[in-house]
Amino acid sequence: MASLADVSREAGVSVATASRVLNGATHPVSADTRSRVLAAAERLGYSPSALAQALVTRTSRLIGVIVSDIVNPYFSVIARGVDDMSTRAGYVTMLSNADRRTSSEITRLQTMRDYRAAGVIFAGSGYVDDPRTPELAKAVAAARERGVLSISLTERDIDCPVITADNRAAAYDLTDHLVSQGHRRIVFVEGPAGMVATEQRRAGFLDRMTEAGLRDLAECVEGGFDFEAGHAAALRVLASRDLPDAIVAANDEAAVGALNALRQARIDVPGQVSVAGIDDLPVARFVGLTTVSLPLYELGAMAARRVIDAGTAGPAPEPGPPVVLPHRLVPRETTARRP
Amino acid sequence: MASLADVSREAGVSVATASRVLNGATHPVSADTRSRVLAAAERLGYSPSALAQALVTRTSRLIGVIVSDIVNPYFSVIARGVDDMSTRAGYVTMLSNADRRTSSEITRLQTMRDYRAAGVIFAGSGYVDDPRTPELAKAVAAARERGVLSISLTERDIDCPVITADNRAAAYDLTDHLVSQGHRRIVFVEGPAGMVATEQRRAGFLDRMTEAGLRDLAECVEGGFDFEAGHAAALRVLASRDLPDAIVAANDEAAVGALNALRQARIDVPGQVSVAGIDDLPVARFVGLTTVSLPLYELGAMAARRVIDAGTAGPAPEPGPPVVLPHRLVPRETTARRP
DNA sequence: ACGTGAGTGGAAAGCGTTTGCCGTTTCCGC
DNA sequence: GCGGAAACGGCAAACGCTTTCCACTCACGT
Repeated sequence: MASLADVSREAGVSVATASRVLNGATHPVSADTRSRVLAAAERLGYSPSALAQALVTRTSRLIGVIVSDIVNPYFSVIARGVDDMSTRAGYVTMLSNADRRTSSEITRLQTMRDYRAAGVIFAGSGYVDDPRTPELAKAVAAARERGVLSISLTERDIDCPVITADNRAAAYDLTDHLVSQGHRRIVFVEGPAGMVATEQRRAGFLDRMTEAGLRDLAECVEGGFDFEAGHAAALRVLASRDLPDAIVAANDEAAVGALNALRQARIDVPGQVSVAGIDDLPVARFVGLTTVSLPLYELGAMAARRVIDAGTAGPAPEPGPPVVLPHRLVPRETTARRP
Repeated sequence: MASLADVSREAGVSVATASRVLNGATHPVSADTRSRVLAAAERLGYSPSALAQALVTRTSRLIGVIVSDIVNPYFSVIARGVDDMSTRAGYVTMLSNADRRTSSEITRLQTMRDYRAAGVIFAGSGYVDDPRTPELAKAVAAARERGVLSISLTERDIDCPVITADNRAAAYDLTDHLVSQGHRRIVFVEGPAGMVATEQRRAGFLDRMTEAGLRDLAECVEGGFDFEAGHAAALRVLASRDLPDAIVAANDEAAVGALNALRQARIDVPGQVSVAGIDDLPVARFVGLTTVSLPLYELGAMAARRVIDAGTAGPAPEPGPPVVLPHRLVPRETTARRP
């Protein structure tokens, strides 16, 4: 557990000098001294205390990411993006699950702030008219004062950079695909009530349907972002009337749930009904689900990159318009041209 | 960004006193002083620098978890267990992906050690005869010297507490289920070559088959832990000879892959062939896969708990035998009695 | 000879805590 | 009333680093 003092003693120099050679300061150091210090550090197996460094420099190489639930692949892909970028730059990732509770997001942010994280990335979508958002916004501002840069991966009423995907456009493009395949009666399985992402995706669906003059044939049913919700929604669709041409779920997991319900009911997909989702999670590939690929990994990576850059390049021009990363339609086997 | 000094000034006491009231030290403080400090802290919105605290106490409230890939549900469930427990105790989780590279595990451990993490949890299984394991062991020892407690979730040649599940028994029990359903010709789709978990699961399978006098009908085929591997393996099984009674995959993901291949080939599961996996990941429930539920969440939670307890209860009796958490057979719809 | 300045190295001031060690009081028991 | 122990509060020393400021040594030009 050699400290810098140990190294400097071993090398016969002051801690100042040791520090300078060990972290490439601008201050000149003779080649001889330098190598003596390096040798001493090597001999002692020295590695600096990140804590002490962080304390004195008032910023750490810690990057926090606050997700709703890391078990949800949507978030784990984002987290992976963050971690890959962090690791590459010598940072380490702090992870926290907030279970979609804004209050938890606040607490976690504060904890990370107390560790002087260089940045905190908010991966979860917020709620529409969430009464707690102002509180979060205040916490974000307070954190910024301590030097932690917050970044949101969805648009929220927080004053911080946004790096995001276009949910509305994703749903729009997906719907467009279905429409262009000749489908007319399409039901949309909504996401969890009140979430911003839910609204956006629904809007994209409705917009395209309206443009296609199919507004009357468009139907939105209650759903959720999980398997069960999609399953239940499909069951309800099955029970209520004759089959629609297609079912668009608010995300892949719900789509897979719907798919299962349909297949259990011996409905041929895509023969009788087409099914599609949004996100392009790993599971979508497994089941051949048509979906829209969202740049989840890239979102995480880019957010981390931004935090890192802000650290090295000084307090950058913070605000700036939201960065929107491109999505991409991925047609697979659960959709087909309408007979 | 009020510091303790600010609080003490505001309250008209020394930082020592302020510190004492703010962290319930044993040192007595008058009620009056106490409330003055508390009020000052409140007024200033004080919150301690976790860094400074960690620096002086030589231990942080940071718990690291090193996984192979957080996108893999096996690991994200473990991470979730860790984080839930950590959060509850006021700790924060550091996450790192090592992609099964022992060298990465070493680097990540060192980084976490430099932050004086209270503990680091190794979630990934090691390789048989991995030449780098001794290096890892050394790093673990070095970390322990700095006060960081390592815990492994699989048996490895590292000197640290082990909290694990019994892979061999899990495979054994699963095979037993199949055997008791009358299946005789069973093929086992192995995990990635060289991994300890792979060996253990294969052994469990083989043990039960041997006991049942079915050793000759048992067949192990190359596979992997992912969808594609299971898919490919099933294809090979399909091509080579007449159908086996059942296919046991080394894990759920591979099982789902196999399942897909079978269904695409119009093989009825479980009518003609039974299929089962190990892990009980969320996806298993989706597809109704018979599997063995491993206490992944609990493993993570218990490991975190142990780290936390070690912190409060002093350097506990480290060694102790491996703790083995129970698994549970979960029969679902992909297995059935042999016709 | 003598200022000048680049090249080098060190002393020391923090960063924000915790805590051991000491003074004061204050309070009891006798 | 007196001795001694609590009770209470402060000083200051760490913890391990970064960085400012200063001092010194040489070449160098004049």
